[in-house]
This record gives sequence, C-alpha cells and structure tokens, in this order.
Amino acid sequence: MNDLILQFIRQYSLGVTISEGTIGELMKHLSISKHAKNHVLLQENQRHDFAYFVIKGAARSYYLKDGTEVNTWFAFENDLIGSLNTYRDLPLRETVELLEEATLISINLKTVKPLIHSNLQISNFSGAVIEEYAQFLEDRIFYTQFMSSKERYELLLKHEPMALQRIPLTYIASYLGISRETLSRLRAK
Amino acid sequence: MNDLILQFIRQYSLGVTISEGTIGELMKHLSISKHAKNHVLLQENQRHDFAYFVIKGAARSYYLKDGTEVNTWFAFENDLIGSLNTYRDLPLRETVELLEEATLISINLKTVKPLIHSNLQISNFSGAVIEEYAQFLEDRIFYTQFMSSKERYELLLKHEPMALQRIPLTYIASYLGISRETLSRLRAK
DNA sequence: GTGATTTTGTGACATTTGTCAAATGAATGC
DNA sequence: GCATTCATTTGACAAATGTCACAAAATCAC
Repeated sequence: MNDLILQFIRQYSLGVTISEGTIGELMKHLSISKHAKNHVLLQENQRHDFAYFVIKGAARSYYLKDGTEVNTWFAFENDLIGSLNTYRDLPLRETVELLEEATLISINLKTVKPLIHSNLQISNFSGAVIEEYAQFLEDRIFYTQFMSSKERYELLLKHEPMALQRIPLTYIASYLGISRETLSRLRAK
Repeated sequence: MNDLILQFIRQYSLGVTISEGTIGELMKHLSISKHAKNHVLLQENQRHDFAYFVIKGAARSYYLKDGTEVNTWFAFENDLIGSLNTYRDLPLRETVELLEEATLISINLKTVKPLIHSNLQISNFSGAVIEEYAQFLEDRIFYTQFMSSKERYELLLKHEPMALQRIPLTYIASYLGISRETLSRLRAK
C-alpha cells in the first residue's frame, strides 16, 4: 500500500529532489480508496478537497452542454484525476465519473497546499505536477487545432488502444468532437 | 523602466509573498526591449532562452500545418508570451511573430530556472505563473470543445474587442478553426 | 438460454462548412 | 490622386458532417 504511494510520488517527482522526510510529510495527506463502477468522484458546480491518482480502473470527465454530455478526457492506470479548480478551491466545471471499479490514491489538496508555500521540495514537486498538467493541456490543444477528427481518432488508436476497448464509442465520439454516426463511419474504413 | 518590471512581478505574484531581496534577485534576469513589427520573436523547431511580457504591442503564435498557418493565440498588453517548451528547454512547435511594434520585458528562463529550485519564493512565483498558464489553456479547451465557432467568435468580440481591430480576420478565422469565408458570413449577421 | 436493454452500424436527407473564383473595399507607395 | 497591393465579402458548387429513423449486434438480467 505504501509502495503504491511511493510509486506515485516518484512518477511525478522527476527532476525534483525529495528527501525521505518530505516523503513522510507528503504521505500524511495521501490515502488509498476503492470505488464502485459509475461512482461520481467529482461533481460539477461543487468544491472538492481531493485529487486522485489511478492505481487501477478508468474514469471520464464530462461537461453538460445544453443537456448533452461532452466528454473532455479519460483517465487510466497511472494517470492523475483532478482539476485546476480544485487546486484553486473553486467549484468544478466538469463531472468525473468512474467507468470501472477503481483503486485510487486520493490527495488532500486542502491540507497539502499550505505545505507548498512553506516547503521548497514540495513547492517544486507541485510545480512539476502542474507543469506536467500544462503539457497535457498544450498537447490536447495542439491535436484539436492541428488535426482532423479522423487523424485524432487514429492518434487515439495508436496512443491509447485500450481506451477503445474500455470506453463506449459514444463517449469517444463526443471527446473527438464528432457525432456517434460519423465516428462509426470513420471506423468502417 | 524598473517600474514596469515591478508591475509585471506584482501582476503574477498574486497570493505569493515576494520579499524586496527576491525582487532584486529576479530583476537581474529581466530586461526591457523594443522590436519592430513583423519581428519573429520565437521560431518553430528552435530552442530559446527567453519568455516575454507585453508592455505594448501585439503578437500572434502559429503552427504550420501542411504549409498553411494555424494561429493558436494572440497576445496584447499585460499578456505573457512564452512556451512551456522554452521552460523545459525543448524546441518549439510554434512560431511567435509581432503584429505591431512592441515593447517587451524579456525573462531569461535559462538563468532564472536554477533559482526556482533553490529559492522558495521564486519557486512559488514560478508555480503561480504556470498555474495561470494552465488556467489559460484549460479555458481555451473548454471554449473549443464547448462552443460553436459562432459562439467563440462572439466571445472573442466580447472579451477582446480590440483583437478584432488589431488582428486581420484571416488570422482570427484560423484561430477559431474556420475558413476566412465562413467567418465573413458569420459576421454578416 | 431467452428476452430486454444498450450499444453500434447504416441509409437517406438536410445543413453546415470548405473551396474556388471573382468583386468590392481598404490601405500603401509613389 | 492614382495605381498597386492586400484584406474582406459574396456567389456557386462540392464535400463533409449532423440528424433522424431504423437495423444489427452485443451485453445484461434473470
């Protein structure tokens, strides 16, 4: 159990020095939890204290646009689940829901945040996580503006083949920004 | 001149404590420069040492997709110009070009970066800047996935009316992800 | 296994948007 | 001021995508 937490910290502390003492300090704010399929982890328009790291399972994030869901991302093993708005203690724009039974590490941002401002190592660690997140967002924008929906589908196929096994095509179509039917026709080729 | 630099630091250090000493430290890595219209500030596929803060002027960023330019953002007064890739010392994906004669504060990321890892205040400051940038990216994704091109045009009209005075419609159309002609027809209504 | 429910695929048609070409309007140089 | 260049608008048509309806396939409950 502690092994999993250590693995998480190491994954996100690339290039940042974190002493044993700081790891012990961080661990006080992390814990492991299990949730059922379809569990709503984060709810639109609400404030939350936690971010999550996926040990096992899958999740999706979606907004509601005129009553229909628009999927914004999917998370699998070793991905972070969270929102900048949680980090900033603001209500969320999106809902995050588990697509499978999941084991997660939960991170209490509310109690961790004061440490960021007082502990250099944790400040650097936090900076590295946000940097990683910004890279994720930048890539996403790049793909969206740069590629056709067909190209984006093929990229998803290549980068995250398991996504297509584990996620209904309806969600993937909305993630790609096209209708279910158009995705179906793209796949037929 | 130092006033401008101080103004920049204050704008980006909201919620972060920065002592006089640290400001002095930071200032060693900032300077003010003037550039002519059409000057290429950052060049695709190259590494750069600097990020910029716009005192006066306008700039655009674009990728090349199959020979045609796809505009990704525009910067005006009090905006930051930079790339995560510069921060990470990687070659850029995009080209940044000045649309008007401009006065900029340049920030030497190469020499500032070591300070981030050793000075808590600068680490927090840097974290705040990246956090701001992540928010900018998240908003952009939200708008792109959530709104039609027409809605995005109206949002731009509302949020940055000056953009439409200062930027050719061809660039704006490509930024919105539609053809010049379609934008022209949207505007006709 | 069987029926019910959900998910995915296909056809027909309407709508939107892109593309190409030409016309109009605005800005610039001499 | 006039010609040249660049930016924007408009029209005609083609291509892509969405929508609606329904069929086929897969999944789930019992």
